[in-house]
Amino acid sequence: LAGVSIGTVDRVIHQRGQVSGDTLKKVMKIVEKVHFRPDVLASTLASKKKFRFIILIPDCHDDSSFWKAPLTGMKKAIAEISHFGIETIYLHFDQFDPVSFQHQANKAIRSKPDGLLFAPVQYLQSVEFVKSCTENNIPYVFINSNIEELDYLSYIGQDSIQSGYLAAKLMSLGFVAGSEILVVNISKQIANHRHILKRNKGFENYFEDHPGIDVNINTINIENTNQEYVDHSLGKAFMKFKNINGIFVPSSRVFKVATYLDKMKKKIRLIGYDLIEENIPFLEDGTIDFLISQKPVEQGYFGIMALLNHLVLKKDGKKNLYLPIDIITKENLKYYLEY
Amino acid sequence: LAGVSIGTVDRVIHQRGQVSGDTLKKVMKIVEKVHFRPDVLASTLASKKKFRFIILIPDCHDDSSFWKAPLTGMKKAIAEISHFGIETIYLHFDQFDPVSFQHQANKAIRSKPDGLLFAPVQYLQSVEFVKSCTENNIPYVFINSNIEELDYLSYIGQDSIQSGYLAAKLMSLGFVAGSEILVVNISKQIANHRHILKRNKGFENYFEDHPGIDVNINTINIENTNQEYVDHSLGKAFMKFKNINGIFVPSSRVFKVATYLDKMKKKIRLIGYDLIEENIPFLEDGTIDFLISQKPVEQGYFGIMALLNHLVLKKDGKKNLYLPIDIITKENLKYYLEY
DNA sequence: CTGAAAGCGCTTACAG
DNA sequence: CTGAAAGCGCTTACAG
Repeated sequence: LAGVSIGTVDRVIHQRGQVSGDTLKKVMKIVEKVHFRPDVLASTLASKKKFRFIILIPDCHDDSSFWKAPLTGMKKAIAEISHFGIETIYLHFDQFDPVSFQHQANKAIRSKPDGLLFAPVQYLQSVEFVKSCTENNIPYVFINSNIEELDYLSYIGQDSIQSGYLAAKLMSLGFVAGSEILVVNISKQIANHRHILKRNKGFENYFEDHPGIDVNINTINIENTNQEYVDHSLGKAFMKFKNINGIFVPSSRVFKVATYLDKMKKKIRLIGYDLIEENIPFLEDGTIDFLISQKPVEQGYFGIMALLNHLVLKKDGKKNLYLPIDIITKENLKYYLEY
Repeated sequence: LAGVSIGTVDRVIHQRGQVSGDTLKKVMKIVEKVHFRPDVLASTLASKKKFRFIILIPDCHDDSSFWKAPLTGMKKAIAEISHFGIETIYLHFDQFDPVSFQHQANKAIRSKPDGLLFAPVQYLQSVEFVKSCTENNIPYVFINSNIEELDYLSYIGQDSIQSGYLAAKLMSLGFVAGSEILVVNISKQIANHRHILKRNKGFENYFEDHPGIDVNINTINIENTNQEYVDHSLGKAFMKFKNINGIFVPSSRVFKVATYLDKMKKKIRLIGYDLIEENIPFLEDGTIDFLISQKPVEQGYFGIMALLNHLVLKKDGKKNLYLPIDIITKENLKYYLEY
């Protein structure tokens, strides 16, 4: 249409330069007019370019199996897009160990990936790492946790504050006046785990917004995650607060509290996070009443897709993808597991 | 590797015949050995074949806007796979009118589609229609409702019985003894809408399984969906049952009951189905406590993908895809809307 | 700055 | 029954 060769059209489409101003304008005009979009199939077939994605997330075998799920979602996505010729490298780190993180982060940079999928769970270390990504021109997608002030390509995860707010609503359903609630933070690094703090905040906000609900909230921090220590700490709390009608655990480690309650034969409303395998039996037997789910599989899936869209298909989606906050009970558990 | 031409390899890969037994075996052996899988990209690029999908679902502008959502999901899927050269034709029918359905169903057959995405909401008519699909060799995917005994390619939707069961659990949270519950079926064709009956069943099952909960369930059927008639019927019910503490509406028409309750300034626990626009303001203002969602967008999305996988990519997924039963409240509404 | 040519991994007539 | 050739819509050197 423009009276130029297909090679020239290719140069303007991909802004590879070496085109005279006149030709450039002429071609661009026609591209606009006929809404020309290059065929992705033909393009990736002809292009010899291979992409390398690096996935930098916590270990799947620490004291909670949470990180298995995002991995499942990533593998699903990678299988679907296998024909685009993408190489993926997984790098896992200990989420409580900055040294382990830095080691893997350096590896990531050295492999010169085209894109990075990254869970920035350690705040300070993540900020530092991301600097060298920017220096090396490596675009990165955040999943699970967000650091708003950085220049990430996309964030995929939950609104943590709102999830705590929801938990409070579920906690308060049919509650009797004068009830006491125990909030149990179980984490080695509570100050560094910002999303846990946000969940606490949301939980408290709810009761501030609903002063009519007559409850008393007591919070304890358990900084050692092993079961004996948790049992001991809970025992002390029950001595101190006599009238506990509900427990909120703002992390996937709710199964540790469930283990204690089961042992003590206490039936108290219990709400926690995440459909990890350790929590399932307690949801089934009624020890845990509600689990709030972060859609971890989708986090992984859409994380990979965000990289694909940016690097391969050249079309970006939403910058922040807030996933729905799923409520899981004994009664709807089954189909969340199968899906 | 087999010492034959690429044309011959193509013949055995796609079982197009015209290959001698010896060559066939030789090639198949090597295909196995090297795990040869034809490149989908190159394949669809070279193939001039275009696919035609027909989408046969109810109108989006009847007395509930439910069917907009699956349409959204379908369009999302179609946009993603646009490079595969697929033509889509939408045929809508009035879900309460068998004649309208048959008219569109005939059109569907006449357009000789390669695949059909279909919501079999009218039981008898659907069974009849599907027969001619089979005669014409048209594979079909069910969404939203299932007819188990037919030979569908895939079903994508919810376990209706279990969703009613879950609704009952939510209804009973913190309920006082001696409560009365009203179940309100609003449908012109309750007997033909099997999934509504299944939801009723599940709801009742829960209380049978939990005899400790002291409630009384009363069911009314409202066969005319206009608001005045609904108001009138509810008025009568409230005269008859004095102690109603909860209302369950096993369909998206829960907003009609909410409208009545608002008008009468009654605050009663209200549970219904589907995040349709008519229900949203009532969830926000607290008139509706819980909505059970069927993931309608996903129904449409995965419906299209099931056809793509079967016809284009030649790899089938699960036959029955039961979607999770989402619980939606005022507090987690926002991110279900955005997602 | 521009065009012609080869090639990506397939499919599809066509000739024998 | 089998192979050679053209072509799908691009990208990528290469020559000028």
